[in-house]
Amino acid sequence: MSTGNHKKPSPQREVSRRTGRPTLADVAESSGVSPITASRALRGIATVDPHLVSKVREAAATLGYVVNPAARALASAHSQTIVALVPSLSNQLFIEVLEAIHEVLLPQGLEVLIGDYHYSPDEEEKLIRNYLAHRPRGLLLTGFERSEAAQALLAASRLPIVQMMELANAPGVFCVGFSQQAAGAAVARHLLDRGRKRIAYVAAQLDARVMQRGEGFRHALQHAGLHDPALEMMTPARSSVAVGGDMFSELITNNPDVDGIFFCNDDLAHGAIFEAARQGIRVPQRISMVGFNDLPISAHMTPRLTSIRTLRADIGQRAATQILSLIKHEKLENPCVDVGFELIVRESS
Amino acid sequence: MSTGNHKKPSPQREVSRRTGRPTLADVAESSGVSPITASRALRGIATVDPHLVSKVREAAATLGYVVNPAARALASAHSQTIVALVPSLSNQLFIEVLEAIHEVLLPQGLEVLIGDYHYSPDEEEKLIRNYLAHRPRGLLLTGFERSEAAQALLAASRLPIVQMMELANAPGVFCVGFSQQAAGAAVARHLLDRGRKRIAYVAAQLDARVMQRGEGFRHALQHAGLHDPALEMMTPARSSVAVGGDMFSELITNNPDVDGIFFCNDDLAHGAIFEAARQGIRVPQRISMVGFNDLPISAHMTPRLTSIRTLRADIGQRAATQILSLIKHEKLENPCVDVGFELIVRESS
DNA sequence: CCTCCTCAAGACAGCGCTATCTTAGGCAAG
DNA sequence: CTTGCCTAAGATAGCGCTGTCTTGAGGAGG
Repeated sequence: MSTGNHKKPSPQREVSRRTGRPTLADVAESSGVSPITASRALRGIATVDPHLVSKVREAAATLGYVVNPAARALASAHSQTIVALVPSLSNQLFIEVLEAIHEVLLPQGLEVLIGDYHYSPDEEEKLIRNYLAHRPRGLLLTGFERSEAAQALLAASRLPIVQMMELANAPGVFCVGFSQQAAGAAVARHLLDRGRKRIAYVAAQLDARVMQRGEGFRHALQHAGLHDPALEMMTPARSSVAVGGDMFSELITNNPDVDGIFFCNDDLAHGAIFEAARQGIRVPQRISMVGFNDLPISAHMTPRLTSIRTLRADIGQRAATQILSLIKHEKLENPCVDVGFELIVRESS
Repeated sequence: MSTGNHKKPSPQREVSRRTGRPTLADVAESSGVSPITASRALRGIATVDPHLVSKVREAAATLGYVVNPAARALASAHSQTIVALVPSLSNQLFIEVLEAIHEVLLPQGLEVLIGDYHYSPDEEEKLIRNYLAHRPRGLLLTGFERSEAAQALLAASRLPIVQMMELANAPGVFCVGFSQQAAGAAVARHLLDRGRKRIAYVAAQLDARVMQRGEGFRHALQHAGLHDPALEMMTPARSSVAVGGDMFSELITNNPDVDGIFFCNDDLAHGAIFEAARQGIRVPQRISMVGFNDLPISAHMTPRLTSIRTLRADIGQRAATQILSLIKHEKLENPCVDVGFELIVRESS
């Protein structure tokens, strides 16, 4: 029933024509103020009479008005979005980080754009390029390693960035994480404390953090004079329970005297524990095993797995809080938050 | 080196002023065509001279132009976004579905807005309300149950919707999944085939799908005259390995004669297997156990877990393909795709 | 009583695109 | 050679908001 609309808007608009959704103009009209005032009222800008604010809010609720994010982003030159990039969604670890991020940011009216770059710097760069077009308010990234082009894009964007999982103390860098080296070293000391002499490092999915763990572990063993490079087993293959079992078999076949193993993550350790049971190799009697991340299942298997508990939820929560502060141009008392880690000693060692 | 073209834009714009990013106008200028032609060229609209298209593409690449999604969405009244809602991100199951969805949609230039509603219909409704404001091209939802308000919002949006995980054959409904009832029944038949007589169903996180599985399972047992309601153990608690162990302990204490258990998912079964080992209860000799979903670890534990393999990647991939067809207004040969399931028999039964 | 100041509310313009209409050529038919 | 039709390219307008300037009313000060 629309008449030719031309210059003036249609005389009676129940609801805007293009999308069938109410617009700010509808809210303004039905609450008897101008659109700008309605906009300000809904955004909580202080200069609006509280009485008008409640009128506008009511009208919006009645109409079921929800701001059009595209229009808002276009007019204000930035969206209400935070980009969060992780190297993998298959790893429970990052899911927990993302959940914590959501918990902090969604109540603030921000949206989280999740990107999974499958451990590929090229994919990460592409995601950054595409997501920057959304004019996000800030980015939460995993680790510090990325392509030069990606770094250039990020620098040019001048957006707040918080990097997660690792630590660095360069000026102007914001991060939330823990020292992967220190965690690796803690595992080494634990195995040494247990009297182990032939201690191996088994790793897959060799990202920067896995390498850092190995580094800390190696240094601690070297310090004790018990480092044997032949006992470092690494594969770029994606980490999995199956790979853990296979790597364990190979290791123990070639080095029957191994009496302690640090797995770069729990998946591998799970596979090894299952395989050891199948081969009749007693854990921890013959071999102590330690995992990394302390996934939920680790506390329940037989033997229960010793692991480094990483505070994923903490990391997500604090990184999100940091980015919020940066958006509000608040001073951060600590640009680089160390959430630490915890060695959870269980039956497997 | 452009001169002021007519009203009064800045005399020389290297790059647009507001955001520091190149705009379509920049691309148009540097390739010597009008902005509309540039727009059409970049969108692959056929009416543009191929020669011009490549000129525009080159200019865009040189400038590092990426379309402003907000402006595009505002002008065209819809975004390049597909909303995907899942009840939980903590469950590996849904992660695999989402990854498959990404794999199909990202190459098409679509973005995926992920929402996790934590099994709460209220949260789901809120997500739908907020995400509809983005004017997505379509929605991928989990299951059929949702609040009336949510259903009304969806209906009013007139957007393509594909529902995942379950099946229904109502007209105008698009779905990709499998029969949860049939899967439950298959497990029951398997346990009956193994000669089990006292067969229990242990379930947590009682969503619609868990109940459907239980229903199929129960009917099959009733059919065999071996259904005992006392052997159904359900808790609304979130499913976990720990809960599985606890429920198993309680079940076996109260019903020492149980000789077969169907767990509504693998997590619970894992916990039960670990707990049984600890209690010296032999699986499958004394009790057969069957899980659901066939998570990766199930194939590796001791005993290896019999489970229903669900084709998560298939579901995601096909649901995404369906929504693509719907967007393009293509006829779907099959509005309701049954991807089936597979009983993987292993040591635990 | 008038001026100056403050501040809430509104007018105005424009963000960067695309839908739609219009125009300019090119070509076949008469 | 004209007419009409087609197609490719451009002109125009406007999506729904918000940044910024302007207005006007009320209060303080001389």
